[in-house]
Amino acid sequence: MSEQIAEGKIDHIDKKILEIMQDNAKTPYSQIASQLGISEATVHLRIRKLVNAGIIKRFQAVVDPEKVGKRVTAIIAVVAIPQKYSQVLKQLEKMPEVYEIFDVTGEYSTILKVRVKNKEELAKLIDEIGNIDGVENTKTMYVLRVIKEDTRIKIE
Amino acid sequence: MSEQIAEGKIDHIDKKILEIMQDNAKTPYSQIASQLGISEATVHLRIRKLVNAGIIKRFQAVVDPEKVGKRVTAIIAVVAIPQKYSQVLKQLEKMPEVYEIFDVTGEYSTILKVRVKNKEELAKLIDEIGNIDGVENTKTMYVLRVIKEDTRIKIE
DNA sequence: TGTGAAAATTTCTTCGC
DNA sequence: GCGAAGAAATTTTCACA
Repeated sequence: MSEQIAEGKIDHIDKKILEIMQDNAKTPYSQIASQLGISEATVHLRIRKLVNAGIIKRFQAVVDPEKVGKRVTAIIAVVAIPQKYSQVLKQLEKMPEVYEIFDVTGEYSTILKVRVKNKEELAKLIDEIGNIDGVENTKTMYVLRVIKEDTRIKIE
Repeated sequence: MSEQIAEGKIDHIDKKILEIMQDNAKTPYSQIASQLGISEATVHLRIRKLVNAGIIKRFQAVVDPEKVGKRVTAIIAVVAIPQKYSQVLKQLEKMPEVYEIFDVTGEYSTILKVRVKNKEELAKLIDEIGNIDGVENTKTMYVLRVIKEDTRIKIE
């Protein structure tokens, strides 16, 4: 049995591999190998380790939301009654329109990122969230323009 | 008539392929083919079309931010002076710690998602953003817990 | 436009260092 | 833990329905 990679125990080579694979997960191992001056087998081994260690969570085709009909994005700040907070989170988590849920400090309990087809669906969703038992109030920030949205983690 | 896929012109097969490839971009075409009752060549053709149409933006290894040392996430709401707003956006866009920038309606001009190593770096970043010429004030919501963070678009 | 099978590449495994 | 070379599998191409 080979050892798992401990927290933060990734070296310079691993970092380069992560950078390349975040940009294009279909980059041939041969290309990575020659670029980094190592063998293909090593590339394969390293990538397998990164996956096993959970550093690479999965390989994903990144889809353009607008091109598949999700034309509206919004950020919704939610205030919940503390006693019912965990129930509220469970309800929110189940909603397919809710893509991100963050428990935050400050005047709001939670910040959500939601995606829907159009304004009508957003209105419906805001209603739905407002009607969850335990939700005190919500504040919707409609996204007019996406200036930047990058899911690739910068590796230092 | 052979043509590119027009906006929203994707059929049931394409949708299934998108779902599968968002979950695991390394799924063998042979498996997709047998699952959908089509040939491998057709799977390949469809995927190429989806990429060419920009519906699939890229194939990406999804990295766990915490496992590579990005232990702190925060949502920052920014109010900017209207006259200097576009300059402010340009400055924000250049910052590597800033992963998402949304132009929004409401009392704030912009909502940011940022990722850094620790609280000290967050404090430094908030200072930096506050000092951008044109930024009136900022409000930071420190993320205590990530309840959900899914980048896979639901295909209806 | 979709198919089936061959051709070209890529990925994976084994073995020796 | 790494590299080289062969084995296995996948992706790509092509002629044809």
